[in-house]
Amino acid sequence: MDKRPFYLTTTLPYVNADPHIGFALEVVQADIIARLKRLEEFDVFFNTGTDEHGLKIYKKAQEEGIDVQKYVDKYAKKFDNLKKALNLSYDAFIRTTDEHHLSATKEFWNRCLKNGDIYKKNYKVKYCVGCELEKTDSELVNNKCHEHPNRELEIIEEENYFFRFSKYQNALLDLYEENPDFVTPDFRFNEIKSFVKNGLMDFSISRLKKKMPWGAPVPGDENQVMFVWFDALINYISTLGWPEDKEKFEKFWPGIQFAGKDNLRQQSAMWQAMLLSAGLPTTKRIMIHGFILTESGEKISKSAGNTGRITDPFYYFNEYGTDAVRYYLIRHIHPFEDTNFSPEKFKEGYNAGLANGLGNLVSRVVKMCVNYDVSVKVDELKNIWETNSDSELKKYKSYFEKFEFNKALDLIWNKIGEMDKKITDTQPFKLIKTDEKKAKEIISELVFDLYKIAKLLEPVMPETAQKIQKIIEDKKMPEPLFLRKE
RNA sequence: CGCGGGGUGGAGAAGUAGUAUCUCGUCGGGCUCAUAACCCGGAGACAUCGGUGCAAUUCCGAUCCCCGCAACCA
Repeated sequence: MDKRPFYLTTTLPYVNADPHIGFALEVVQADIIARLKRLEEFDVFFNTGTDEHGLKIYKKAQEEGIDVQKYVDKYAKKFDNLKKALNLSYDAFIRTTDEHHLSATKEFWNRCLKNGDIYKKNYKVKYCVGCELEKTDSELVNNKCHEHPNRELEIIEEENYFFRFSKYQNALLDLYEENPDFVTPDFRFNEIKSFVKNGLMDFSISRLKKKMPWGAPVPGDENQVMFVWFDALINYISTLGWPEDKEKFEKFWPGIQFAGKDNLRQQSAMWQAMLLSAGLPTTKRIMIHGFILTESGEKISKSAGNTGRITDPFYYFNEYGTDAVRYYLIRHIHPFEDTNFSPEKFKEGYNAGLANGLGNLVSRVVKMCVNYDVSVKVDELKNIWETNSDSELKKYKSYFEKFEFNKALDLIWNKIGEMDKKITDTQPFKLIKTDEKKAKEIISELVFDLYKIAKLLEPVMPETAQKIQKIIEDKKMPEPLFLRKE
């Protein structure tokens, strides 16, 4: 029997800054689902990559005085480095500057055009002479540039292509109606529903090439390039070989998309309308995560000046290791809500859950097992992922289905707590002197449960899961898994 | 009256019309298999003010405060 296909993708981070912890959250969430589905014998395709077009990148490269292509190459590498640091299992790392992606955007554009959804219109740009920059309404204070409040804004008109978003209002509402799980969590789904209900405005999907050459070419118009939105969203299908590779595309699309709350509109409304326009199936499901904020609840951003080491996933990787970062992101960062974060909180969570919790439990159980030479029977657990009878596993998986990562891990950590308590209550280390048989029985049960924990942790902390299994199979006292940090 | 989300012990999360739960931290005790780890126990909370109810943290209203979004910030 052919394996059932399963496709999932993250958003593509924009390469105008180094990778930060917020994207690490998204990609780790997706990675855990990808690994889980592989264990469940799905044929998984997991996509991530980088978004490399647009004015910001163009300007940034100019500022640094380097060729734009070299600039994006450098950043793409930085993001791809997360693969090792976070032990990511993605199958594709797409870059929106890839040849194939560019040809896919062309086909996509043409389909929307054919369908009558792309038209030319005058676009009024508010331009601040002080900044020498175009300004959007949300950047303005009292209709003035906040950095140059004494200057009037100039209105510049240029001709751009627009996408007939407004046409898709009812189709989108129907889509939401027919797919009650379309967006997780519910409150985000409600947000987008009411946004669409309130009416949609067509949006601009191109820019004048002479002002901003760094974009995907618009087919049939030398003077325009695609606005980065339009081009970037198409990656979710171009990565599957669309439009040429029909077989692969039809096998995997539609899939599940992970995105941050700032992307709700783009992913669950704009992109869906684009797909409808191009005559393609809409996304299956969208998971919207919250933001990681600073300890005092501020947004992490360059302009706020609070990026740097504390938001750098590589810093935590170097200090604590891959699985510790995965653990913290998944257990202590809320899957849907914003969460305050700091290096101190990370350390606390690490010490409590990994050093004192899991790591210490492994040491105490294995020590008894080795010292008293207890026989180990764990064979029945080896194929646990292929069975469907284990109620604990079922519950665990059901949390992941709902993207409630934190609750899934709470389940495991409750089990760890119960095992610690069982050791204290039954005292096998004492019992061994008076009733060896009974003591060994208890220890054998503990080893069994520990091995089960290791199996359950496979999608979440793959390295640690393997290590624990090997320790038990080899019956050798290990080095501590997670040393306590002071 | 632009739309929406929310305020639960020091921190983070659950939850319900009827003893308010869990995790971390903290304090006291215990244990020694273990990474000063682990176990037990204590202290500590439902933003404010009204209303309905036998009973409100939960339902309703008002107030205060936080936070998103407000259209092309990728």
